[in-house]
Amino acid sequence: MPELPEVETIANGVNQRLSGDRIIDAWFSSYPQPFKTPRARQAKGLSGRTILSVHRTGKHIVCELGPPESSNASAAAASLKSAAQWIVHLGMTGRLLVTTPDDPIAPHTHARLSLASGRELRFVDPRRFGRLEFRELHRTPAFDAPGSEPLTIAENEFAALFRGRKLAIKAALLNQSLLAGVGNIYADESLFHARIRPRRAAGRLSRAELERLRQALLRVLQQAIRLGGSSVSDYVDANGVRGFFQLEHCVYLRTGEPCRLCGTPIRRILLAGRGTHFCPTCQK
DNA sequence: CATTTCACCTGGTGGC
DNA sequence: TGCCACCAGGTGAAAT
Repeated sequence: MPELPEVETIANGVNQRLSGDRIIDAWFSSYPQPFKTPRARQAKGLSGRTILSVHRTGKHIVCELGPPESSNASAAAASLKSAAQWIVHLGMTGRLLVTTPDDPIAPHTHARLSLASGRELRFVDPRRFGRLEFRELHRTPAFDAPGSEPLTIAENEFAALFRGRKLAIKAALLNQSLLAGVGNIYADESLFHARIRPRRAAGRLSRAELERLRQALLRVLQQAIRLGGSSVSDYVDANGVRGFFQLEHCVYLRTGEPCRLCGTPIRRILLAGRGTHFCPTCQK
């Protein structure tokens, strides 16, 4: 489900609705997969903290949390307590939803945070590829995604990412330690708009092609954010609202359908283990 | 080190 | 209606 535009939409929605609210209690499912931090430590760490703000880094949602406020803590213990972060990665099918306590519990709900306002923040993830992590900032450094942000990267820095690399440009776009946040949809769509074939070796693209790609990626991501992301099957934001960028897709999941520019049927190949869609006429 | 492949999961779809 | 193969927004460990 979630690449940069979807994650940005969800993070913004949660930020607007939950900033200033306080976590009273946390419940986690018994499946171990989603928990990068053991769930007992996560539940204990989250309780009593105020949600200061929520933002996106790469494909991660980062909740900035204040120090815990508990009624029976001594002044000395409180002074040692520090700010913290709750980091949510949605994997393929993860959702973060703001609900009321009496909303029905969706199947595959793995986390429920009850809030001082009476609402709940829920994490739902059927395939369990998502990950939840808790960091106390006096013990662990603040979260930082390894790759560059595609929305702000400069021309020179972008070109340098791919220099000397033999792998396919599509595979390079998906590598999160190069660019953070690009996934299968926006890799295919940006390569189409840049008129570059996904199998081309990343290090063999000309300077002009790389700049076309950077600008295409930027425009595609910005427009997708404006439209609330792509809802391919069941993606919804924190308010349960679908995105509309799937209506703008030119190649992704359009195998056999005519290219919007030239009418040639869109082709699908397997690259880096992912379905890869392109126009054999428009992309060179 | 760079690159490729595969395992991790459930659910939806379409063919027979 | 059922069964089966295949496909799906991602990543990180293991193999090459």
